[in-house]
Amino acid sequence: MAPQKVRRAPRGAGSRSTRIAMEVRTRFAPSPTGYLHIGGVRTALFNWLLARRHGGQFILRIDDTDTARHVDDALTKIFEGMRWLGLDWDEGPDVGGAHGPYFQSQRTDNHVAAITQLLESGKAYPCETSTTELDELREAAKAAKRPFVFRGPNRDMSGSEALALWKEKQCAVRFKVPQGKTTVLLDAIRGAVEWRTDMLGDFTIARDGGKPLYNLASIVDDIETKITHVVRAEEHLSNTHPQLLIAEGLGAPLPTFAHVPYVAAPGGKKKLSKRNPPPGVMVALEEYEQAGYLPEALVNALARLGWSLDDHTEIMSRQTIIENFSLDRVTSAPAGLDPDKMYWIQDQYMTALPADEKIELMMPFLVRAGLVADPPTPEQKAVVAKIEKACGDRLKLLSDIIRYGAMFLREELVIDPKAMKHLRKPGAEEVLAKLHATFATLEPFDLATIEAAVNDVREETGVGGKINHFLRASTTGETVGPGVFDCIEILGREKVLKNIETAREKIAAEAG
RNA sequence: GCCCCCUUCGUCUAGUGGCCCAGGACAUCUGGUUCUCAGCCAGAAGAUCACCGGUUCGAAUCCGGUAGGGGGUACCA
Repeated sequence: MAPQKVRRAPRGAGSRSTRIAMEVRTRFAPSPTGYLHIGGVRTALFNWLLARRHGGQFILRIDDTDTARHVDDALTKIFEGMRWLGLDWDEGPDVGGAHGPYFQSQRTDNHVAAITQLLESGKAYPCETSTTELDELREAAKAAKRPFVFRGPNRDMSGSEALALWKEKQCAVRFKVPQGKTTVLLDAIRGAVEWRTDMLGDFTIARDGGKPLYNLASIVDDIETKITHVVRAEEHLSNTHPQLLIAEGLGAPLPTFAHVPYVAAPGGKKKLSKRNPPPGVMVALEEYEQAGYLPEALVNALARLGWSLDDHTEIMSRQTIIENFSLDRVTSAPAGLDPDKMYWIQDQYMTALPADEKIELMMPFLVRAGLVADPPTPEQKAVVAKIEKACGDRLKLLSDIIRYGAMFLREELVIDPKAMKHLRKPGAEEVLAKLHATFATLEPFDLATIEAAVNDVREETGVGGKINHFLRASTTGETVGPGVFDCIEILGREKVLKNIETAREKIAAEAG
């Protein structure tokens, strides 16, 4: 009789409301590599959302077992990135908690205790087979086109013998994989996944010298920190088989597992990597911050990458996402990062952001660009407020304030080559002279009066609509920007007159 | 090689046997608004649901196989 294939529960079949009744504890366990990968951040977000959805705890653990160098700096990156995105953790290296320590490297005693328990109960055995011998066996199996399934010679040792031998030799330890059995994982995203234990060799859980290996450490930590839902990247799916066997060997209750697909590079199915990202694609979280993305926008965008609320909702507040998040609506196929859509989502959030908050967030970008003082003077603040208002929807990223603000904030006029092209057109010089004369005495120097005055000059000179181009190019040095009359008003009479003069000199210099 | 996972418009997705000759969004294209840009409004185009076979009155949805992509096969994490 063929085993009934277990299907995923229908979407939304309960977990959205009451399926998970017990306490939920999730974790994010990054390695301190020096940056937060955007795909890893999404995994962190899903864990965080699940915990918040069910009023549970989100734990930050640092999987630092093989990185001794520069951990401090990498740690700072992790903390700062998570905090910036608003993914707060209830237990972790810096805040502590009842199940610490939260550095994997500091849990070695727990791992060794688990190894000892497995040895003692006859679930594992010390193995002295050398790596060179193993390599030969592997090669031989490959040559014979047989799968390589290794079982060590000490496999049938008694628990006490095994323990004694290991204490004496501190050699590698292998898990004694039971034979003829099938392991079934009920993955919250993928449904039932089965493995036959006969396909799995006796994997090592400690290397020669006694150092615990990842598969052992990972599941032991999850068990001991009382993690209820292990939500992690799909590359760990294969690791789950040995981890399940270890948990079973330890007699420990199992967490629920959910394997989320990897994040692919835009337009493809290739995994997004930091090593060779496609041009213009940002992989590290900090790049998004530096580019001027809003944390709320990024949360929304990342949530939509592999998860959906329904068949039409794209823009959702953090609260809405929390209230509706469930693993059964996470896709099982990899999702390519879509920079265009992220940008669009960012646009939606920027548009909705109140002006004063936007200004507050944009100011540091101007400070870093050297366009305002640190701290900005009251005058500069006032100008920036005017710029923001005039720019309106044109500000998509916080950093856009640099692009649009420079023409108002810098002292000297800088004329873009495209703007210069306008100024070289016949009649420009003459019109500018007229405008200069008009502006010099214009009272009051405000939007309505400026506009009316420019209209008069246009009719007087008969240049038509081109006058706006001349005006924009000569006063801002740009061809794009906010409405030209807004620009004039923001610049103020003094600067407008000065800039027009500068522009005329340039024109004359080129002509002469 | 062997094991496991994945496969719906260019992209993110909806879809769990009839409501789907497949819906939404981004991107694209066209028209309108406009001093530029960005917007905004209106519209268009875009998917033989990877492929082949089966079950069924009926399949994107269930079953089998094939192909392609990904992960694992470490005394890495």
